[in-house]
Amino acid sequence: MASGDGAPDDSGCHILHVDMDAFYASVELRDRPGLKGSPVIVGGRGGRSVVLSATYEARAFGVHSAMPMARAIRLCPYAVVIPPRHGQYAAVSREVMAIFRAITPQVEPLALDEAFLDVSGALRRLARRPAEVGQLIRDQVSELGITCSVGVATSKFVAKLASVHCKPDGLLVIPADGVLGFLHPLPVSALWGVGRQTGQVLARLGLRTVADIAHAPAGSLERELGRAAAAHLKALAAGHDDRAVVPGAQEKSIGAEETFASDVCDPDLIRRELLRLSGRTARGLRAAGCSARTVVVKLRLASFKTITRSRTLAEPTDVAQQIYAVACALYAAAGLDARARLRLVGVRATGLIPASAAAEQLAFGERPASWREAERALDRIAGRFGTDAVRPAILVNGGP
DNA sequence: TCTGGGGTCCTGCGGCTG
DNA sequence: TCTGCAGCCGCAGGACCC
Repeated sequence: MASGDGAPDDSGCHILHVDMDAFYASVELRDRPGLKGSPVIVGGRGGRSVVLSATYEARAFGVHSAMPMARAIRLCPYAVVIPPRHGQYAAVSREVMAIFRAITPQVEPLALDEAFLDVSGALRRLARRPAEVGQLIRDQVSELGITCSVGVATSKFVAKLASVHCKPDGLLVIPADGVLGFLHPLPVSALWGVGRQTGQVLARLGLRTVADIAHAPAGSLERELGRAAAAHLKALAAGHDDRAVVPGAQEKSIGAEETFASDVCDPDLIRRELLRLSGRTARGLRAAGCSARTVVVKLRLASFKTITRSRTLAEPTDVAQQIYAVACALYAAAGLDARARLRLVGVRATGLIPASAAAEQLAFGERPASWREAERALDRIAGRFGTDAVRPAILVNGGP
């Protein structure tokens, strides 16, 4: 392995993982240069909000993303807290993705701030080596006023670990013959699919490093983790990952959820929230050109116990009124105690099919054309005047 | 320590069907 | 007609990722 400064053997390393450094915070700093060098945290200020992103100055105090904001402020009381501007991050993300796509069409975005690139075609066209393409991307991204880290390897999994390893503002090539040397000393938590729970199981088995997993008997892993997870970890620990970069992968579900500022037990309030979330979900479906066959309602109790209930429809839909009706039925069927306090409700649509295919299916049945046309008209108004410009009457006088 | 919001994937169970 | 079985699908829950 080698840094971009040397001359690493990057032959065959056609996969790049590009990851923006502290993306949301970097965008904020770019737009407010006076804050450069200060600890900055992006996130809500509400009692239940969490850290979305933090500058490296804030991270030095132990702050990290997904940490409860109250705790982050205790750790770093002088941090500047900035409420998130998701629209701005999405706009910068589009610029970044455009840079990637100008290099290669083989771009698989993972989130707003990271993507896999397969540059095998671009190497021939640009007559450059993989590490040089990685550096070219870093140079072009830096012109947007933010930095990124690039991992260069023969597989997605190793490229991603490499980009994490060289953060911030770095480039790391893992040559084909250096994969095991790079992977094996890493802790098991570096592997995809190893979180807190799996990490505890592995620790119980005495497995702490990737090398331990590579040498562990498959049988004991299978007994503890199940066949699929065991095979997955064994393959990764051996450096095997043959997944291709898939541009424009279709999403499998679309949904919305909301945590209440304080726990709620009033069923009317919960149904109002279900209506709002059904509307957001249906708008998401229409924006993606999809209809959904299954509606899932998620209810999280004050105790943090989470209940989900789902129902598959006779015909796919992208209509909020239909989703809302099912969501209410599922909420009622969950049979919660009248005193049960909820901290979160969510609505999700799965079993997605293209809206055009759904329209063909609906042609044989009764078509809820009036609601669909009405909601499409609302989409057009929202597109011009914002999503708050028009909403159901029940939601007009203050929400839950 | 007191846990957001958007997702994906896997497992286990039960019902249905051939 | 009944039984056993396999395969599929729907459903619920959990773990994980960014």
